[in-house]
Amino acid sequence: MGRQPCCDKVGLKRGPWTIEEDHKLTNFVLNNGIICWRKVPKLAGLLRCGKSCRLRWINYLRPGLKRGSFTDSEENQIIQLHSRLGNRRNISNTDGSIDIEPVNYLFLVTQERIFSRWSKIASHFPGRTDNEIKNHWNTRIKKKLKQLGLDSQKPFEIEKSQKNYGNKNNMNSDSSSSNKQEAIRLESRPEDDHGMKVCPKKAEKPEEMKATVDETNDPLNNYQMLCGSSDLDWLKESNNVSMGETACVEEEYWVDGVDSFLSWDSFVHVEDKFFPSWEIGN
DNA sequence: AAGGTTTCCAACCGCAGACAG
DNA sequence: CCTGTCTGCGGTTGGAAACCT
Repeated sequence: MGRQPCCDKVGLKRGPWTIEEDHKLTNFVLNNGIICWRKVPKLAGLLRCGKSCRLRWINYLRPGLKRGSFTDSEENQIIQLHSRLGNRRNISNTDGSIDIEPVNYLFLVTQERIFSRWSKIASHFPGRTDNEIKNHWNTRIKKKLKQLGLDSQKPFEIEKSQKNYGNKNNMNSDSSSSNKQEAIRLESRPEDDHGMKVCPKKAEKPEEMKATVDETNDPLNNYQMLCGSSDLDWLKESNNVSMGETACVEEEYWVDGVDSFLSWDSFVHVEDKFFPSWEIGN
C-alpha cells in the first residue's frame, strides 16, 4: 500500500502565491499561530495544501527573514558548516555510529554525493532559510567548486588517483581492502636513488603530480584565487599549510590531495574558535 | 530589437522520522 | 508492536529575469 498524499490535491491551487494568498496566510498565522498545517489552508480560506502553506510561511512570509545576496563571509561560513554538518545523513548507523571516517566534503562533491543538513546550516544564519542556503549552494558555491575542477574527476579517475596517491579516507575500508590499499599505497610510493620506497615526506613529487596536488587539488588556493579573498587563511594555517606550500605531515600526505588540505579534523580544530556553540551531529 | 542562453529561486515532490492511537 | 498521520528535510524542477549574441 502506497503512502497517501499529504492532502487531497483536487481543486487545490498550485504555483506562485498571490499577494492576496500571502495576506490570508500571514493574517491567519499571526492571529492563530501554527497548530496543524493540514488545517491551516481550510481555516485561512486558502486553496492550497498544508505543506505548501508551511513552505510559503517558512521560506517567505515568516517575520525576520533576511533577504538579499550572501556576503563573502556568509559564503565562507556556509562552506565551513557544510563540511561539518553535511555528508552525515546517509553514512551513520541507526545507533548513531558512523561506519566510515568522516570524509572531506569536497571529495564528495567530486562524486556528487552530497547529503547536507541545510536546516542546521541555516540555523547559524538568523533570517536565512534552509531553502535559500541550499539554493545558494547549488547555484553559486557548487559552481565555484566546479570551476576549481573538483567535479572533473570521474569515479574511475578518482580510483586511479587513489592508487597513485593512496587514500586514507577511503569510504569502503574494511580490513582486507585496507590491506590491499596499504599494499597499493606502499607500491605507489616513490623510490629513492637506490630503488627503495621512501616516505613521501622526503620524496620529491613527480612534476605532473606537483601540479595536480599543489594547484588543481588545492581548493583553498583556488577558492581564494577565484574570490580574491584571504578569508580562508585560517583554514590553511590550521592544516599547517601555507600559501604555495604543500602539506607534508606524516600519514596525512598519503591521502587524496583534496583530503590532505581539507580534512575533517581541520574543521574540528577550529570549531571552538569560530563556532563555540556547535553541537556535532544534533 | 529580437531571439537564444544562462542564472536564479520559489515551489514542488518524495522520503524518512516522530508520534499518537 | 503495528499502522497511519503529520511534519520536516533535501533534491529537483519550472519559469521568470538577466544576460549575451
